[in-house]
Amino acid sequence: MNVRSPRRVRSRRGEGDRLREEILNATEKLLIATKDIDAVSIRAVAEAVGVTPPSIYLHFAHKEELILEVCERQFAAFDAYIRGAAGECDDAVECVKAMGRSYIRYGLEHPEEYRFLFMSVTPEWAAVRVRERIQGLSGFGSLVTAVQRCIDDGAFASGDAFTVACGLWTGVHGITSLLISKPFFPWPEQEAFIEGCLDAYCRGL
Amino acid sequence: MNVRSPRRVRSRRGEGDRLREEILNATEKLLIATKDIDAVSIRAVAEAVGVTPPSIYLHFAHKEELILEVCERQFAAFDAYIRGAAGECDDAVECVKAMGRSYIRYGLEHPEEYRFLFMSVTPEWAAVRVRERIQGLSGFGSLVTAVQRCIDDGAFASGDAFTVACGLWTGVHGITSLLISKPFFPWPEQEAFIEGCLDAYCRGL
DNA sequence: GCGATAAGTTATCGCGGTTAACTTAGCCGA
DNA sequence: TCGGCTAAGTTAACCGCGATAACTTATCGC
Repeated sequence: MNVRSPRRVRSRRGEGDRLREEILNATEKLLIATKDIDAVSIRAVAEAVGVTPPSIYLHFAHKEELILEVCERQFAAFDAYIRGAAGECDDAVECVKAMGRSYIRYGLEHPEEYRFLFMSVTPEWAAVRVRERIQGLSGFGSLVTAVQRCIDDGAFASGDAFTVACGLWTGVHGITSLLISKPFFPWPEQEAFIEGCLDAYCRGL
Repeated sequence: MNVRSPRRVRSRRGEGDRLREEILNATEKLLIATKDIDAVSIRAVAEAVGVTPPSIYLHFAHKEELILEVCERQFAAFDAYIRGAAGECDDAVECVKAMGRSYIRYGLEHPEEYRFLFMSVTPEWAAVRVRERIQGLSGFGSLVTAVQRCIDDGAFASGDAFTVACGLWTGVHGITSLLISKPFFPWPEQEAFIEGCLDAYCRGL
């Protein structure tokens, strides 16, 4: 019957960017709802917005650009989450551990988003933007600061705070990503395992 | 002109499995040659073997099954690589570090394969097979053994060797996978960074 | 009211995985 | 030796995907 899906009203002149926003929102919603990046097709997004597929290309060069932009929004959400957890501690080492804990928790609670942000290989053309996003994360900055405090307090051996922060990042990323990608592995009891790893990492530094 | 690609000779009766082997070999070759999992399409594999696409489905239920089987071969190669490095050390802690080092090196030298083995979310239907593969890795067994030796020697605090091994695994995986997925990040100088992380991990245990 | 142009749509391409239905070669028993 | 069963493929096609070229339509400024 070719029942036209309820077309949305066309934007006024000069308000073309409204569609852009709607596309981004719809894509984000779809990603979260389906929990499956493969379900997020240009056609599905267009359908959700109430527009035809080619219209997407008026606002995004290609699919990956659209996804990347959604991804950048997720970075912000992620960052806010981490920062929230990091604020409530006075001991520097505790602060580092708290950030690690919340990093892992975020990943486990938002596996699809985490997968997208940190587990997929970033294409060449997006490298600069993604690097800037990661470096711009106030969470990462806070981590470096917290590590520096640990070093100053003598809790960590002296060394470069940035390097140490990178090591901690890879550490929590390893836990998060393997728990996401291989959930069926006979992991030790999760909470204790995570605490044990965080303790060991911090003790060794 | 529809020049028939040089068709391979049809297998004799009862020798149907020869095609299966040829498909697996071609897929593996393609994966290694193109270094791009997306380039490995059913059609490309069929072309490489000299057969039509539907023939693939005589031997594999779907594409992922084919890929999984190639993946299982890669597990064996990976395992051999790790074991090779682990054999040549007497000190238990050095042995653990050596395994970590070679784990990371393998990943960095075979990023596409590593991505496939450890960075992609294993689908439900493959979970059992993949879990068995990982647990069956003699490399993992060797790691647990080495960790146990460290504990017995008093180099590591007492604890469950399997749990500790899991922690070490997530640690080296974190380094490997982030270096692969975010190569543009301003990482510290690689070799020193890796050594530093390995040292810290072992010191903390 | 009229033309320029922003904001879309229609129609179509080529590629991917996958399936149903057909063909062909070789072995086995009468 | 000949007929048929069946293993080992092929042909033709479907559907969904990302993407593009060419067309339409509504709105704004003059």
